[in-house]
This record gives sequence, C-alpha cells and structure tokens, in this order.
Amino acid sequence: MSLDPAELRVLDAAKSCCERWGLAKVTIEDIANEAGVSRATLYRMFPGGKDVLFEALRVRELEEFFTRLSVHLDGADDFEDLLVRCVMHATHELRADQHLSLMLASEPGDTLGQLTVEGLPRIIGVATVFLAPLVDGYLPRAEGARVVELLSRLVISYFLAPSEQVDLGEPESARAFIQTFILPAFQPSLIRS
Amino acid sequence: MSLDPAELRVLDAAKSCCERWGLAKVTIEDIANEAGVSRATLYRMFPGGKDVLFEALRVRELEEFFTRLSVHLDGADDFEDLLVRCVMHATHELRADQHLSLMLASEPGDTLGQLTVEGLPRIIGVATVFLAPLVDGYLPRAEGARVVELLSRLVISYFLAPSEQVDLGEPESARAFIQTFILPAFQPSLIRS
DNA sequence: TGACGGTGAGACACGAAGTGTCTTACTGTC
DNA sequence: GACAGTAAGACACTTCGTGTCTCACCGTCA
Repeated sequence: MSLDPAELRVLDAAKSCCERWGLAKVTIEDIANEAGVSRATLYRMFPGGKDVLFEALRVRELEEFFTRLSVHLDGADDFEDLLVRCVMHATHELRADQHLSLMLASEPGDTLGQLTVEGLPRIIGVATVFLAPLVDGYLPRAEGARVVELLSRLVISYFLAPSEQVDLGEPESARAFIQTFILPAFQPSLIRS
Repeated sequence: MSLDPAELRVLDAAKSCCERWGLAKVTIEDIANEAGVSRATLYRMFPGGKDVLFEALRVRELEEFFTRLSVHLDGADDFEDLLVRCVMHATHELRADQHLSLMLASEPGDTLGQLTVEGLPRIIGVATVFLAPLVDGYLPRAEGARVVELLSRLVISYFLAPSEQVDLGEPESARAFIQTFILPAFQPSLIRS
C-alpha cells in the first residue's frame, strides 16, 4: 500500500494531533507542522484534506488492529476455538487501545459514530477481508461473512456497554457465548478441516 | 473580590477548557457552554473577552497559590525560618500544580511567558502583597519587597530548571541557600521580633 | 550540465467560524 | 407589577482555516 515514510509521518502526526486537540479542533496546518511537511505536500498526499486524511488514518488503524488480532488466531484448534479467540482478543485489543479510549473520552459523539454507524460498514468490511481466509476452512464464504459481521457487531457492543452476563474478554465466558448463540446457527453446514 | 458563583463557574470552565484544548484553541463559546452561561453573560462579566477572562483566571490562580502557601508560614520561628518555608513550600506547590504542568506540557511558549516574562511582574506583585505583612516584622518595607522579588525569581528559576547543587524543595538545601545567598545581604538591618 | 520529480514557501479567494455588541423575551424576586 | 439578571439569537466585523496555484529550490539521474 503506502510505504512512503512521509505519509506515515503525516498519519502519525494526525493521530497525535487528534489525541491532543480532538478532531474538531485540529487543523491541516497543525498536522503539517507536526509531521514536518508543508501544507502543500499534505494536500498532494491526501487530496481532499482533513476528511480523506482521517479516512486514511482510520483504515490504517483498522488494518493494524486486525494484523495484531491475527497473531492470536494462528493455532486455532477448530471453528469454535477460532471464534472464541477472535472475540476474546478483539475485546482485549479494544480495551487496551489508548487512542480509542482517548477519543471516546474527548469526543464521544464522533467516536461512537465511527464505531457504530458511519464507520461500522468499513469495520465489518476489513474484518471480513482479514478473517475470511481463516473462516473459509470451516464455512462457505457467504456464511463466513455473516458470522464475521455478527461477531464484529457483538464485540463492539459488549465493549462499549459491558454486560453483567457476558465478558467476551474471558475465555470461558466467550466460549459459552459462542457455543450458545453462534455455533447452533451454523452447525449443520460445518466443514471439518 | 468576586463572590458571584456564576463567575467562579466561568473561571473553572476556562481552566478546564484550557487544559483540554490549550489556550490557542479555546473559544469564548466553549467556555460559556462549559460554564452553562450564555456568551452574552460572559461578556458582561469579563468585558474584553478572552484576554480579560484569562487575566482574571491567572489572578485567581495566583491568589489561591499564595493562600495555600500562607498556611505553611504561620509558625515561623524567625526570619530565616520564614524565608526557608517560603521557598520550600512554594517549590512544592509549583511541583504539585497539575494545571501548571499540563500547561507547560501543551503550550510551553505561552506558559513560560507567563512565568518568566509578561506574567512575572504580576507574580511578584501578588507575592509582595501576600508576603509583605509577614516580612514586615523583620525588615523595612522596601527591603522586604526586594527579598520577595528576588526569591520569587529564584524559586521559579529553580522550579523550571532544577539544579544539581540546590533543591529548594528540600529543607536543608533551602536553608543552606537562604543562609548563604540571602541573609548576608540583609543581616545588618535585621530587626528581631 | 541540464532535465526532472518532489518539496517548501507563500499568495490568493473563498467560506466558515469566532468575536463583540445589541435587542428581545423570559424568569424569579422583592 | 416593577425590576435585575439572564438566555437566545441577530448582526456586522474580523480572523482563521481551506483548497488551489505558482514559483523557487534541491537532489537525482541521465
């Protein structure tokens, strides 16, 4: 994708400026200064300005998120184990994400929007791209996409509003949840591998 | 002075907005919203807008600073002890001031200006007003003002750039410093009380 | 050496946002 | 029922951010 070190600097600058001042208060110039590039260069890299820049930042963050997540999914024993690991480590990642918690604290409206409304389709899209290869061994493509979408929505929901009943960060709780609510729906069509 | 609870709310709002976004990014409207007053009211309270408002905030912070400091100066045994307590507790106050450390971190330029250039005369002024009554017992008024000014400058300097030689937050070090550099200058005219 | 791609710096017009003032209507108090 | 203080919003004015463009500069490669 984008290997240009200057672009990475700009994205890093956008991230840290965003943490310091919030999306609403940041200007293109702030980011350009922080990144040590001129405004002209920034517009050359991200034609469209702030919107495009922050879109790119969200995509990068999302891809990093799933890259980190993938590490924990490698040795999965079976379909159930794969799903349990998915929700568990995704939950851990979310809870450990400092940038996310800063954004949720300082600008809850926009951040929630990105997690639950405008941004959700992209989250599900990226999740599907990253997780499809892993689920493919167990389920037909369309079914896999369905379960990835469902789990994405659930992980986000339980992260934002923790439940008394379920803690998707806990192995036993996550396993029980998957066994009860997810697996039954797909049982008949399961493929062993 | 100003006992109006709404004014206090506005000053508190200015302080917290300032910590969140920095002086440069805050707007009058942000502060009015945070304080729960209308913009019109805010201009009525502080005619002149942002400048006047933040001036008032600095004055309040400064007076609170010296009010807290005064608590530690009551039982001073003698002139030396008074000066030692002054520099020591002032240093402690400065080091413990979260607002100050936030401001120094997020907007070092403006904050340093307030501590060392534009704001210094006021700091010295308020320090003199607060400390003069305590020093009066030992020194003539003019001499007292001189020593208060000198110590103000020194405490700020050692706070901003700690020394290897001297730690004005430590009782022994502060005492040695006062004995070596301050008392000799005033010894001849000392008045016991 | 000269062409070339990429960059910083700055000018520019435009639009958005903040400012400071004012008027109006509302609310609670005496 | 007069009064003081306030919220809300209109208003003109100014500042600031934006997006685009031009130009000068610099290192690279031919």
